[in-house]
Amino acid sequence: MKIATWNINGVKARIDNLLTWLKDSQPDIVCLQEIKSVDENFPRLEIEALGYHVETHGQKGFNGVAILSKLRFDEVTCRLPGNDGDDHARFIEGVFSTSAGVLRVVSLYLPNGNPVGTEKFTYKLGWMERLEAWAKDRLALEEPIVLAGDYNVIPQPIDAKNPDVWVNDALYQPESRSAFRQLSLLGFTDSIRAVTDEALYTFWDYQAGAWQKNNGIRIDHLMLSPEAARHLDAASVEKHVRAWEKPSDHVPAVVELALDAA
DNA sequence: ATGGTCGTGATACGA
Repeated sequence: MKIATWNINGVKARIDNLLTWLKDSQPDIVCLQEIKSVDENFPRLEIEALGYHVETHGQKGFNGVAILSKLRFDEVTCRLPGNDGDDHARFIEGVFSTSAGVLRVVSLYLPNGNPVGTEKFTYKLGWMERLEAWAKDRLALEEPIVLAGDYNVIPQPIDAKNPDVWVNDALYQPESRSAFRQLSLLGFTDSIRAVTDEALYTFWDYQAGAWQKNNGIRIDHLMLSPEAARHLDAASVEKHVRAWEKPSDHVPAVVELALDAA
């Protein structure tokens, strides 16, 4: 089963790219972030025509997450618990049935957190604390879980072409990286790092020729619970998508799990 | 060192 995460930076601007990529890559489950659309305007018909079920958690203008799945959704839950005042659309969880039992897949869009030293950074760290609490809770179920999305965290120096320029950025603060590391300490596996030590990026800024210089960062991650990691066959980044016409600034990251639909 | 680019939706704002 192929599961992907992709920050598409506006679903309406990216619908042609998205449909092309779905046909090319044939993922079974896709986690999208930054759909920048309300649920009513999400282009679900074209996606459903390719055989996907569609669940969205959008809002006007910015943020917004979605899950597309060839498997039927058994359950859908929106919003990360722990702060009822948080009205950002950044979290959606789908539950599916596989030959090996339940599979949980989350599409998350973690706050950017810039600039450091403002309430935006505090919000990011608070969100990460809530995510850790959620992860602890779900791990107790001992189920395959794929925690996928735009984490807005550069885990290690190797995950940036020029780590030095990120030292004052929220994506590379010790607090951000430490909070990300907590997921690993809980038992989640960074799928890319389970298969390779090479420098790989998932985001290249639109500005200053970042793509042409391969000045990228790896901030989109698929974190696997132990029960998912034991089924991991492959993990990769679909870098070629960044060279398409009218690209998102992020590309899809993908895992292949040895699980079949029920 | 500075300014550089996008998407949304109609204007600044977020990234």
